[in-house]
Amino acid sequence: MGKRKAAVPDISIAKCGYSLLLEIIASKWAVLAIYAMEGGAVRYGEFLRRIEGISKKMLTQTLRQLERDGLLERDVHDTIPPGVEYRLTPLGRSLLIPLRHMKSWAVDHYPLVREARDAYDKRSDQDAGSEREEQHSSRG
Amino acid sequence: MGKRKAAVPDISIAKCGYSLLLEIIASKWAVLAIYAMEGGAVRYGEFLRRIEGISKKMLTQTLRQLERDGLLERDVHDTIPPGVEYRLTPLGRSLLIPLRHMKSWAVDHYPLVREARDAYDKRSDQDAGSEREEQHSSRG
DNA sequence: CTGGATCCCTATTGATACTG
DNA sequence: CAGTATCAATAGGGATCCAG
Repeated sequence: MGKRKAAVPDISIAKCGYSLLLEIIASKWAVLAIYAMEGGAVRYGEFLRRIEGISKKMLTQTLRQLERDGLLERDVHDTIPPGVEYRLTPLGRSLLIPLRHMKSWAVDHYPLVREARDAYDKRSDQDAGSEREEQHSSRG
Repeated sequence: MGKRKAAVPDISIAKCGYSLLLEIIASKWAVLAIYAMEGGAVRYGEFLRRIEGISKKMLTQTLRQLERDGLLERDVHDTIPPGVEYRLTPLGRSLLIPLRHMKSWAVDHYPLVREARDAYDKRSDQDAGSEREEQHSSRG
């Protein structure tokens, strides 16, 4: 086993587990769509109403991708008017578990992130302003 | 508390924990950059070499955002040539934990996803081909 | 009601060149 | 080596119309 360059374990992280992950839930819509199905089957129009800001195009595209990846299944009811239900497959459900950890992290640490942002922005403000003046921002 | 429509717990999932999360690690580069720093401090050029496909522009932008969110800190060494090291803050490190769960999920389930994709694509192939012929694909 | 197809615009991103 | 500025290409995403 050639072990000459032991300093850097991986010279390229393009093919790591995270890349696989990102290949699956690349878009934010995918995550939100999965979240929408957490409680059970969801209909097309329901997605549209619950996921604020999503367009039909993006919704269809997202659902198709998730279906292709085996994360959800489509139930088509041949009624009039037609009804289509989307539900998570066992594979899709299994993704919910790590996803919930991420969500918990976000909820728990978001205040810290906001603080950091605030501090960073204030600092940048000072840096920019220090060139011509000292400070004049009174908005806390 | 108006509890008239109890059927749908949340009519809009645009402001949920996942949205907060996506606000922080929206881009795939952010995840890969964090991963790159898992083992310790990383220098600018090192990111460029290890994260295949990233451009200087995207790298800078990503690092800036992560710094702003308090996930990493910049160490500037005033030497010649200048050296800048990036390392995860405790906050950034705390994100590694749920992130590893996601990575594990991806690694564990990727084969299933590939199977699903394969099956889906084959199915689509048949659907498209069945219009003019039955089947002629001998490539397994 | 579901969702495919089209047009179109804007934001994201990559390549290059330049500075400290 | 680290980072910025500019420009051009691309595709992500929205609005609309149409069909099953």
